[in-house]
Parts: sequence; C-alpha cells; structure tokens
Amino acid sequence: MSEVYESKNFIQEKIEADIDSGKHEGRVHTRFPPEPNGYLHIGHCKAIYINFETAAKYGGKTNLRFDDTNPVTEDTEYVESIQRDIKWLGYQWEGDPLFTSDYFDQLFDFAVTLINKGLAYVDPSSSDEMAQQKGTPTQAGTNSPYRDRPVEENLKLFHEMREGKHPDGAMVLRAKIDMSAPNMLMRDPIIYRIKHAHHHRTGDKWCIYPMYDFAHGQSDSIEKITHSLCSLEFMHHRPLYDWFIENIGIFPSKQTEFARMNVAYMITSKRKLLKLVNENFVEGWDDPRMSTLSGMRRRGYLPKSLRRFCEVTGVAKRDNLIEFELLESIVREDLNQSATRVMVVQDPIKVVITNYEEGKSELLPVANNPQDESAGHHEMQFSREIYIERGDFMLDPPKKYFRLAPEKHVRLKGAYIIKADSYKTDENGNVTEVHCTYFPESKSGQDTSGIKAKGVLHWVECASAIDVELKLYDRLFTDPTPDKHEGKDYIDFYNKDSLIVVPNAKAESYLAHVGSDESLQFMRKGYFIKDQSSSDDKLVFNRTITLKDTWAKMQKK
RNA sequence: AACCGUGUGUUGUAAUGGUAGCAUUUGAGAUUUUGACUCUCAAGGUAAAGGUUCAAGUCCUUUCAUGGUUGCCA
Repeated sequence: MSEVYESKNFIQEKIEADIDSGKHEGRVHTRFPPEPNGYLHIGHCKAIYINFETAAKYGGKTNLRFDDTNPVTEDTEYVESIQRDIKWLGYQWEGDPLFTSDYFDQLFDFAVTLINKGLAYVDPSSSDEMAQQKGTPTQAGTNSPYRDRPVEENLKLFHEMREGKHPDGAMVLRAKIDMSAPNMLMRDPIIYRIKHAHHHRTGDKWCIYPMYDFAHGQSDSIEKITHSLCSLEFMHHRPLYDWFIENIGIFPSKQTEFARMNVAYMITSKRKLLKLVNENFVEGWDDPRMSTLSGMRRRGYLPKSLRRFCEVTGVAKRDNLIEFELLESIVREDLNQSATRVMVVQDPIKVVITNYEEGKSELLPVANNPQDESAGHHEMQFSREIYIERGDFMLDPPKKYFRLAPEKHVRLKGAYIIKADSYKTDENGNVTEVHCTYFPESKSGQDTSGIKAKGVLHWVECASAIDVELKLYDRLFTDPTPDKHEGKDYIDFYNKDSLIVVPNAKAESYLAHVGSDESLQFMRKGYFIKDQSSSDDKLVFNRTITLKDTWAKMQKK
C-alpha cells in the first residue's frame, strides 16, 4: 500500500500531534463563539468553516456559543440570524446553542477564587487613572494604589458591586498580574465592570459583567473545548487565556490563532456594515451586496460555494487579501452545474419574422441544463413576433460581430436561423423594430438548411412573455480595500452603480413558476435567483453574477 | 521605539532538508445552437545578504518589509 502524502495546515498538524501524544484521549472539540451583535459575514464564514471542518475531520464536535458578555450591544435578533446562517451554510453544532451568560454564576465564583488567592483586586481608579497606570508598550506601568487591598476588603467590595451598591464605572475588578509585562494585556487587566444594563437573556439579574478575557477562555474550559481556534487578533490574549485557566485551576483548553480571511471589495467591520444599513446605502443586513451570509444567500450564492471558497483559500497565519475573482469563479462553477437555463431579454427590441404565418405558434424544447442531461427540458413558445436584446442588433457592426445586423444571419437559440431584412426607426433614428425572415428548415435539432450562423441569440416570444423586474448587482465598493485608505472614509468608495434596477425585462413564461431556491441562468446574461420580495403580481430576480463576457472584454480594448 | 507575529508568481495556497506544484488572473489558440462551459498552450515566484550542508523555500545569523498591541468592546 502506497501512502499518499496529504498536505495539512498548521492547525491540523498541531491537532495530530496532540492526538498522537494522547492528549485528552485524542478528543477534538472546537467551538464557534460569535457575539450576537451583528450578522455573520464572510469573515465569520471562514471561522465557522475552520472550526466545524477541523473538528469533523477528527471525529470531533463543535459547539455554538454566543459570547454575550456585553448587554449593551447584543440582541436576540442576532441570536436568531446567526443560527439560521450557520445552518444554511450546512453545519450543525453539538446539542443546543450555548451562551456565555449561562456561565455568569460560575464566572463570578472564578473571580472570587482569584480574589481569595490574592490574584484580583477591586480598583476604584478612574478610567483615565488606569490608562496612566498602564504605561505604554515601551514603558512599564505603575501599580495601582489599591493593588494590595486585603482579600476581605476585595471580597466585600466585589459583592457590593454585584449587589448594585455602586454606579457604572465606580470601580472594577482587576487581575493582579504584572504592571511591567511587555504584553499590555497582562498589566492588571480589568475582568469585571459594572453595567446596570438589561441583558437579552439574564434580564436584570446582573449589574456586573465579565470582560471578554475573563469569559472566553473559562467558557471554553467549562465546555471542555480542546482546541479553541480564533483569529490572529487574539494572539496577544493567549498568555492571559492560559493565566486564568491555570490560576483558577480548570480544564486546560488551548487557543490557536489563524489569519482571518480578507476578501477584496468586501468589508467585515460590524460597525461599518451597520452604518451601511442605518444610512440606507443598502436595503438591510441581507442586501445582496452585503458581505453577510444573509446577503450572499439572497444574492444567490450557494452554501457549497462558500464552503469551497473557504477550503480553497486555505488556512495560514499570514495576512491575506483574496481576490474577488476567485470567489466569483467558484460561484460560477457551481451555478453552471446546477442552474436552470432560461431566456430573459433585459432591453427588448421587437423582431417581426415576416415570413412566419400570422396567428401560428409552436412550442420548442429548450434543455434545462446542457451540463446535466437528467435535468430535462422545458418548452418555449415561438411565433411571428419576438423580442431580442437591443444590443444584439447593430446597423454598422464592427469586425467579428456575430450578432444580428442587416443582411446577417443568426441562430435563435433552440429555434430557427433568421436573417435581418429591414428595420424601423423613430424620429431620433433609434431602431424600434427589426424585420427578418426565417428559414423553416433550420429548426433547432433538425437543421437541414445548410446555413451557417456564427451568432446565437436568446429571445422571448412577445405574446407569452411576462414582465419581470431585474436587480443587477455589482460589487459594493469601487476599491478593493475601501476601509484601508488613510484620510478617506470607506463610504467615499461606495459604488453608485452597485445596484441597477431593470423594471421591465421580458421573460419566458417558465419564470412564472420558479421557486426562490432554484438557481437560474439567464442565457448569455448571468445567473439569477428569485428574490424574496417577489409577489404573484411582480416577480423580482436578483443577479447573482454575470456570465464571463469575452466579447465585452474585447470591445473595451 | 519595545514586545508578539508574518514574508513563495497578480492573488491565495502547497512542497517530510532532495524535481518549486495547484487554483485564480492575464495572454494565445481549439471547440461551441450560451462570445458561456470545456480543452490546449503560454506568461509569472521562494524579500535581501551571509552561513551550515553533498543538497536550503525549508535550518542558523543579520538586514529589509509588513501586520498586531497603549477600550470599563469582542
């Protein structure tokens, strides 16, 4: 048996080393710990992928834990959207969703433990004073005058904090570590603060809340998480993470950091996304232009594409900026495999086939997906008057133009070859109607005409066409890193053409019956999905992405 | 400046000290009843300098570049 060398990322190598050494009896348990204060975005997508896939690879489990230690910003709306999005992505967490707030009692006890060990103290210093004490990265800090407060006094004050005897900001509980540590986080970090605020789950039970550093690691430990995978920004927190676990004496979860994924033209700052929503640059968190999972779902991206995107972009520790084109190529590749082909004319111009008998019509079969024989076909009505795309007819075509022009032949996809004979114009010289003749022997699939037509056009028969609204989406920003320019706001790079509405496109009747989960390809145009805002009276389709267009690219040169 | 990280084609990511590969992108061509898809070919890379070694992207040293760290956010 020859062994194929399998390349592993650094997290997998670390886990395999742990398994080989018998750590935790080879158990692998990860967690995804979002704060419920915003919608999940492409960056979370990567974290979800890494946590769930890594555990699954080693037969382990993954918890979903809401890191809800800041009642001021958190809300149940987000708790729900987050669960919906993770499920949509295709992952299922272990058991019920968990909440850091469920551990508030234990965390309080942990704090008491530290106080009793002389490793935490209550400090009434003001915010400014504490900042002074902290020093700077190059300058050691100084001890708080309250650092050596006796244990009994700390205990009494801490309980008073809990009982609501002190207002917000009056005092905090601090860990007693090392005010001269090179790592600023080790300079007696705050672990509990007073916040007389209503919590989305614990209500008014608490008026003190633990800080992230005093909640996250311990929550991992309580859940017996073996591998706590997080992004690089928490690297500096690892010594603190370990310090608390060690000094409280609880299960030794270990943190490993990876570089978070950055994607060109997408922003992932919750605050900046929220501003786009609040100031109506987009229609909501699920606007198809947003980098949120909800947005990408509404845009028509498939969950498997997102998973594959995460896989293909890999796991490493270096900063990265993934090209948007890579995401697009994956989205196209998956959609190409499964999308139903239909014809929709975005900017119609009427074509009259003068030698086609008036009043006659026929039904012509069109393959649902040439990539997949088993997808079958549907029928399109054909008759004397049809619409084609305005841009597919030119009076004075350039070289290598395969489309319709006077005296030129084209194939109507799935139908006949036609030749343009004449046309009508309005008073401004714009073409309003094209008159053609068709070749009865050139019928699709049984062509005996011998006529060669290089161009193939999509079309929709006038009488049976239905009106639909199209929303053509493009990237939200005109710059790949809109929020990385000094002195410029990311809003300055807002792409005003990121949404173009086509109110009256002409679609074949098939679209009247599609569901909102059916991926569609509007032939020669792009991939679309029915929007949730559609009603029986008004159908709306979102453009997921265009088809590649080499002709347009050639034209630009 | 100090501390902690990170440097492989345009971008992303592989390579057990032993042939620098894959995808994307770009370009050329073939094919095509979607100027799509598919196929073929091509372009393009180990930050720099030294060292160890039969052999260095990989190990060591120095330099350079780059990210993070001075919230009662997570």
